[in-house]
Amino acid sequence: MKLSKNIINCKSCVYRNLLYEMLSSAEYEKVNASRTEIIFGRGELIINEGDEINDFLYLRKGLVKMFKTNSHGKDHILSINKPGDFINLLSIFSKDEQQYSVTALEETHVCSVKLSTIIELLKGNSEFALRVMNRMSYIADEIIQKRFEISQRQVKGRVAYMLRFLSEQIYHRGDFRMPITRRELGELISMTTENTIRTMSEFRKDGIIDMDGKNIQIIDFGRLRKVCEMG
Amino acid sequence: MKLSKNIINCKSCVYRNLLYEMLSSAEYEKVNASRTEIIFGRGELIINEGDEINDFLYLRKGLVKMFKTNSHGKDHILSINKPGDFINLLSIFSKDEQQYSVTALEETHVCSVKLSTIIELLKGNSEFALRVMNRMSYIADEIIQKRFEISQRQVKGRVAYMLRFLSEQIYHRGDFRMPITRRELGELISMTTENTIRTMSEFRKDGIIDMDGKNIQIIDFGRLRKVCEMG
DNA sequence: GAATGCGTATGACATATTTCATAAAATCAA
DNA sequence: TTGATTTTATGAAATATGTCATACGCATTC
Repeated sequence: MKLSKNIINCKSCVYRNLLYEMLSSAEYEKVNASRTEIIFGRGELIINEGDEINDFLYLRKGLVKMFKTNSHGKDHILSINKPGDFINLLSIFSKDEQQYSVTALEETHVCSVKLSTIIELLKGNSEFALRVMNRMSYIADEIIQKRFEISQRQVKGRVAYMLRFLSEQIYHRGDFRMPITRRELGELISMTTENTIRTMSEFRKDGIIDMDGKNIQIIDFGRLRKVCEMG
Repeated sequence: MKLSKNIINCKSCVYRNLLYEMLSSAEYEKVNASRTEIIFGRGELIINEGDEINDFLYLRKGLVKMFKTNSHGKDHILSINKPGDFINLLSIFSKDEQQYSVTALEETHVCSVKLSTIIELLKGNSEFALRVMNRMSYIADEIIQKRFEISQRQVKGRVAYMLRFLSEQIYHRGDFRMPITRRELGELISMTTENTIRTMSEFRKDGIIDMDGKNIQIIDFGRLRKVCEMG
């Protein structure tokens, strides 16, 4: 973890329109002044469940997993997050402590703005407040919707669903490098590592995907979709 | 469904502190003027997924289930909600249509305030906006946390978890009348009706609970807790 | 280079869960 | 009240999933 040497001004940030587009120049300056950009290497812990919440965080670059560790020490991944996502927005306004842990899956740049600054802006700019609510609403819906989709499928459908998610929503292409291990994939869709591996092998034998380690290529989109829909 | 004949003023509502405590008298009046209280009988649909969102809704009395119907026509219950809960707060600020359906499990009183009134107040009162964010954050966390707890357990643990939830968080007592059928309980914890029934029969045989139809009495809290914790 | 740990892989077996069949009890509508 | 429908109930068989054992390749460390 280190501070970025190449800090971009929020005004020129591609994610500006997600949140900050309705701020005045003076307000922008407040955000910028209170902001740091931090770089995390692959595997580094960005947020630890239970940490005090002092900052508002969002992803500028990279990929992370958001997870919780249960009382038996087993991790469960709630979601994979990509640039533009706000990685602690859901907890910020009702909890003092982080409710989920977050780890970088690849080199990840996180923008951090003091929570007190954000709250000050919220109080003074209702358009900004409405935008923050919009993002909260959107994020909550996304997570709940995904858990809903996962919970009604069985293993093959779950693996197919996640492969489609990675291909269609993260990488926007049919071939990609898996950002997580098979174990983590299992933690994401609530199944064992062995079954996750087995199911992927089966997809390969059936000609639905091709694999070489972490490199995945989806060959038969139609059948992948069918397996995904059939549960 | 009918309008309440006995409308209470928000100022005297027991749930006032959840949301409205920081409104001025003039603002209160706006809420009151834009508000209707609607009574739904057991089984009546309060919100249908896909409906246009025009109102901000919350439960004053009763019990509801929030659910989604999947592409195969099977319902999945996301949560059981009780008085004081805001039953569409999560979707309100990012979607035009309801994302979930809601049905009354018993006679239920719903307060409905025009969304335009709420937004108007949000724009003029930042303390109110922060409180709404607080509630959104809290609701999202609750749902996600519960799905997390369910997903890491197997059938016995899931049933035990829900019995504890009903006993400890809804009825605050060891004996209660189940507000949902066994099929609905299954829809809530992602398992079949038969297994739900079987598991409850097993709990009875083991002396953990006693049952007579929908009447449930938890006899051995210690063992229920143990089953709940062991997955 | 050997030893270690981790991720991927696969088979065999044990267990969990669903499915299908059937039936009694409870609920609801006419 | 009757008759129809839903809910609760249980068993047996089929299927899905988890567990345990083992192996191999690869990177890291000593």
